[in-house]
Amino acid sequence: MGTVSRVLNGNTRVSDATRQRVLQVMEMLDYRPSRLASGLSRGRTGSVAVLVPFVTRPSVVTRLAGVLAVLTSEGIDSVVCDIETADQRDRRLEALTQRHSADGVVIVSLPIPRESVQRLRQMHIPVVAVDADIPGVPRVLIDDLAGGRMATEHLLGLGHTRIGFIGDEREGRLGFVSTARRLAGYRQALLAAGVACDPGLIRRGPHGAEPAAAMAGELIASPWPPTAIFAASDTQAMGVLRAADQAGLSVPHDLSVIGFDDIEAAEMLRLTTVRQPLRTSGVKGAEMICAVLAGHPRPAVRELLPLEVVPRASTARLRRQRAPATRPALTGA
Amino acid sequence: MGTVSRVLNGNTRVSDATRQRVLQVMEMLDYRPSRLASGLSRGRTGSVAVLVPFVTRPSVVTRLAGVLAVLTSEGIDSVVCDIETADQRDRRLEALTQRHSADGVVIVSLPIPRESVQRLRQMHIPVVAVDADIPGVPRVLIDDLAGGRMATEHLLGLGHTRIGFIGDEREGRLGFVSTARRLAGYRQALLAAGVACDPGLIRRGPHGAEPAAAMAGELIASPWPPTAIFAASDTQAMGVLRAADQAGLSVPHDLSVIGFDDIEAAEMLRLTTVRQPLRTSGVKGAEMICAVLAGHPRPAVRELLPLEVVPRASTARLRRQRAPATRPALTGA
DNA sequence: ATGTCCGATGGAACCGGTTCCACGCCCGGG
DNA sequence: CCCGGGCGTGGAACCGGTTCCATCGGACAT
Repeated sequence: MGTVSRVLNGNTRVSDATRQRVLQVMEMLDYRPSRLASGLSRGRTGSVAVLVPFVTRPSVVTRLAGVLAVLTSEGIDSVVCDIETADQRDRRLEALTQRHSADGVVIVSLPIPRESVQRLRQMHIPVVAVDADIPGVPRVLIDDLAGGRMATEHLLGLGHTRIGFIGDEREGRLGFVSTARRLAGYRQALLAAGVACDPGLIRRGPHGAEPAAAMAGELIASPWPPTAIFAASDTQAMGVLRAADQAGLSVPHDLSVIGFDDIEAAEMLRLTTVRQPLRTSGVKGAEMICAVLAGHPRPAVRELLPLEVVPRASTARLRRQRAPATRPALTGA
Repeated sequence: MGTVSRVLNGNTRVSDATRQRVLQVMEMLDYRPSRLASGLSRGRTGSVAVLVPFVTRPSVVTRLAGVLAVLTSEGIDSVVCDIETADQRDRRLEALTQRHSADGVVIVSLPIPRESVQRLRQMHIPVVAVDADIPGVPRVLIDDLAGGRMATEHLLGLGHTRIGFIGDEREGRLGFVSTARRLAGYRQALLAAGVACDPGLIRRGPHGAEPAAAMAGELIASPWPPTAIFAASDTQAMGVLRAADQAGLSVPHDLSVIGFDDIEAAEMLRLTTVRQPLRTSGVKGAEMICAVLAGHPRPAVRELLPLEVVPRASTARLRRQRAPATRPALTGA
């Protein structure tokens, strides 16, 4: 009945006596309203879908935590979808076009086909993106290009010129582009410093510490190895640290390593890194979707979050410049 | 209309011609069924709530990933709730008693008050637990006591007798008990080996690598320091490694360290640890809830997952046994 | 040829709130 | 004293599928 509904929702237009009576009866019957019924008549589900790739990655889960915190505090259910393949992604996006699937969608670190965005827009399902540059969608991200530059400039500033780069492979299954942009920043910085860019110092492969360690091992073992390595993520930087250790190189004495993201483990490992506000990105994204759901028809803003080099113990000034020739000699011994 | 519903759901009792016609019309109208309406009349939401504490912890998120994978493949939405305080937990559990909130609940690594379980049972909402020993609830967990013993025995087997213990504080905000049980296992193993248990070697504090590092630093700096440390989680073991490094101790030469869980980073750090099947635990929990939802009224099984010591490079045989007296002498020098 | 049975189909009640609308009551102004 | 207005309340339509039930038609057996 109408009055009960009024009691349940706002306190609009109900006499205090009636309210008390209704509440008392609800208490007696141990009555609990049905979210489905409420949602159906109201046309909203009270939930938001959160699409994240590889949920176990520290950077992703930190963003996710930020999203969850905000949505929870707003009383919105978070339907988390872990995406590991393009197929899964498309299937999930398709499912979201079903009516009353979710009131909104938060996309985290995931490139989305343009037509999928169109579909969602047609269904009037608001979308925001975190760490994904999706045109026409409110989004919060970082300037990967600048980040790549900053990391490289940090190493250049320490006197390094043979700087290796380790990042994700060009064609990840999901088409991430941040590695490419950080690499571009790396190239820009080298160019600006007048340092030649040796393609042999660039390695790209599957994400993860293990593959990164393998690639770093190759660089280290090469005839003219780098004195510093820029890893496109902290996870990969961890692999580089491991490779250095295994090769008997001391960090930062023999090799400087800089990562990207500033995940929790970075601090523990004393890893110099380019910090990006991971949790904040999730918080902002969630706040955006909440704003849209609350009826503020926000324009498709594109907010850039600040980056910052956090110097720790994994980078140091290049030791006494040696002639490149000495190194092969040592290796040959 | 009835026929449309039949086409949407099972292929029961619809002539092929009609089905085609219906499908064609649906196509034309770009019709998408409403999950809410379907759910309402059917009495199910098609979603399961997943309660996880501190979602950013590697062990937790790995379990969560297992849960998500199964639920997704079953076409069930996962409503993830990050729980950080007892208050949040209770609020969330209360919300779940609302009708049509979720078809089931998966509790991960979270102790739950008995009465909350009762409430959910009353509402006929099935519950399963992962890494939480909740009486009367189907659950999958490990034998923390045995795990503590195994870790300690590994160190004892390497000749260590002064073995430190570092774990979570007694009264975490959420009342975890695994540290206590692992500590009990540690004591059992020492007792069985006839090694005296020095309370001064036991430190408990807030979870996290940082506090663990601080505690380990204390142990290391003590007059009669341990030669090995058992950390109740890999995260804490990372802190121990850091403390050792900072104290100039080489692992495992000067100090052996064993962790617990075998999170991803453990392998990279070459950390010896007690492996528990994290992802599998999530998978099993999700499978359990699916079985119950599918109508198999499972008894409250209590499945124990296997544990295994994974020897890596952070533990080694105790160096030449020195008389305990020598150490204070050295320190005094 | 006719009765019977089964499978396909349309209709209607129902899931459980929300919201609009109309009605009745009370109060104040004319 | 009567009338208008506004607030509080009950009623009913509605959100959009699901499911049960009755009906209808065709095939098969007698």
